[in-house]
Amino acid sequence: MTTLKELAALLNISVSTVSKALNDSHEISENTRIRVKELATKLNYKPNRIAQQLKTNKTKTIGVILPTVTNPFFAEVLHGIEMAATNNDYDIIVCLSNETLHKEKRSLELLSNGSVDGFIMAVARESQVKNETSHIKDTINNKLPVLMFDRVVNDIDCNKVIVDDFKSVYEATEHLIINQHRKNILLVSNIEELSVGKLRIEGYTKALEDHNLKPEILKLDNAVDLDVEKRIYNYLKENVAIDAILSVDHVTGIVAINMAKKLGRNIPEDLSVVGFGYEHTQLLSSPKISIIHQKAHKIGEMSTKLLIDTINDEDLKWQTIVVPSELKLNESVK
Amino acid sequence: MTTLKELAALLNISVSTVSKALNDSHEISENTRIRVKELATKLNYKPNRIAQQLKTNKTKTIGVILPTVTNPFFAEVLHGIEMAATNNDYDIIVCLSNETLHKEKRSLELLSNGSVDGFIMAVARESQVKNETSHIKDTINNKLPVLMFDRVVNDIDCNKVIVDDFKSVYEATEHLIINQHRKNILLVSNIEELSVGKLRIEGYTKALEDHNLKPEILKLDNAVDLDVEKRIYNYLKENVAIDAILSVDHVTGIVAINMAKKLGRNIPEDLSVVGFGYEHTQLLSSPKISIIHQKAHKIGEMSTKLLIDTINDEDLKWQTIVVPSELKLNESVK
DNA sequence: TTGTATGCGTTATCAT
DNA sequence: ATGATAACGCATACAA
Repeated sequence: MTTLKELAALLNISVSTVSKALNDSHEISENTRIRVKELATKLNYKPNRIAQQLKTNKTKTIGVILPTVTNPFFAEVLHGIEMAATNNDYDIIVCLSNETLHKEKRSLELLSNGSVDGFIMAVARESQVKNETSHIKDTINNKLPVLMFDRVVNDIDCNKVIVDDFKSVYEATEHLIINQHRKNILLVSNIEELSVGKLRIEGYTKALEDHNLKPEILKLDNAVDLDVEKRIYNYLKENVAIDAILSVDHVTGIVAINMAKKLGRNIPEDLSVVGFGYEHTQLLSSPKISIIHQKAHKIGEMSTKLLIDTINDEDLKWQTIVVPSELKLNESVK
Repeated sequence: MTTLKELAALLNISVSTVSKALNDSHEISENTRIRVKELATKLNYKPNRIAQQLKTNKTKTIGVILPTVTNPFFAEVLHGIEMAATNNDYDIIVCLSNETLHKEKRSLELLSNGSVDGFIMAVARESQVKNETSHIKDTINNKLPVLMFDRVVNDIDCNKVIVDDFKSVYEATEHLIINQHRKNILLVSNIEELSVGKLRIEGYTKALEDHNLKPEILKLDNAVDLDVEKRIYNYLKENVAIDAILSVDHVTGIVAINMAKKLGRNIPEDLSVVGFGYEHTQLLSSPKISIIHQKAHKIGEMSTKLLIDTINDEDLKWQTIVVPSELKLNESVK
């Protein structure tokens, strides 16, 4: 890699002159500036980022710690983060906690050595279940700003970007009750240990209570694939009164549709199905599932912008941004 | 952040002594080593990574450039990359090209300033279609090793990790012909402009020719969601003789199953469906789609290991690793 | 207008 | 066993 020193030697001028010329300092003559720039272009000079980082004590890099990236929600959030980061001349270092506490902790500690200017993270399942979050507090005390999205820790004071989990599910449930006249709405969940899962279940429960209906919940507690199918199938088979299904994750809704069809139910006439979903979810189901569409991309973008603002303005007050979800109905439902 | 200098000042010894003590140099007395380490632990000292990078001229960081991460294949590859990188004490900086040439080029150039020790990439759709790859060659000439996976550029000499696209589709097609006695096999594709799409189509075509059957291909050229459904539906409706569908991407196979069911076809009795798929693909279809399972996670892992080997051994010869796929049949198919 | 000197935090070489 | 010094590549305050 070409360095300032090399350029200086070739041009028989000092390193600082070269540096200033390249940075368009007004104290450099037109003539030398041009000479320097020409040679720089010719030799494809690029300022060494590491040296700049050491000098300025800014990395222009964000640490992104995700529980997983095979879940389409997090993949889409990552997409949003990457776009916003790029637009603001930031890089992202991505770590995956695989939902484990120790990996999350390790990533946070490893990058807290000057590698990044701040973190965007969604808390790992294990950390949330064990309510073990001291590593996150340590990071913040270490003067590294942390922004949490989606899965957040309530008693940590920091920037947050969350989804209106309670509200969106409450409203979707009300929609089923009021507009579609459903009375036996089953909630299916395989994320009931997560903060978001709890909130969604609460939204559903509250809506049913408000309309004097009885909650009915099938908890799959993170079961594996085939089990999911079987358990939903059996449940539907034995509970024929069910006229609507509300899935609080992004996969059991589609499975429910497939199982209901297998049992000969007519969708959406006899049975309404609502799930959480993302960009391509609806393409994969037939008939189309209605989805609560989380603006995952937007969550990523807003998280990034907010974190960068915080990095650049130390005494900016923490805030919590709620990104509203959108209920996208199956077209054939009126 | 605590620095060596601060530790030295507090202990009234020199910076170099502190450095040596922390690095377990044998020329430091037991006594001071312990004192130094105790204080370091107490103050939570961590060597500044940026300074180390500047000193050693190694970043221990890999640049990962992906076309997208919402495609589950790339998400799973990323997962594999991240795991292998972590196991080897490497970080990854992730950039998404969004399938565009200019973003891919920009990412490559931006990170070629000392930010990373090498690259792992899958070529963007646009770059591949326009066959514009000089930016990649430039990077390699710049002494930064590049490893390409999945979508590769043939006339660039570098490490490659690829899937046996031709072979896996050839064999899947033969399976349909020989074991399932299918004669009218439709190939559905929405990735025919990609190198992998071309290879898969060739594998299919060759298999049909070898068995004296007529190829029948539905090219969707990257159509949008609703269009995909409609076109597959119409095609199946008008071509009742079709007794097998081979999808060369990870989504049209599931759509085909749904459309075929809508048309009253019996799967797998009257119609076999094979697609490409990943971890959760089969859960989303009913009846289960048969899939050509690409070992995406393994591709990511092997790519990372190979790149790190190359980084650490300059004159290691380039190699091309083929990661075989596995045909996972629908259980009900014998 | 150009050049010299210093420092970012670390490690390595060479004194003491 | 410990310390002084230089160097990585860059930016900048200060001389000239």
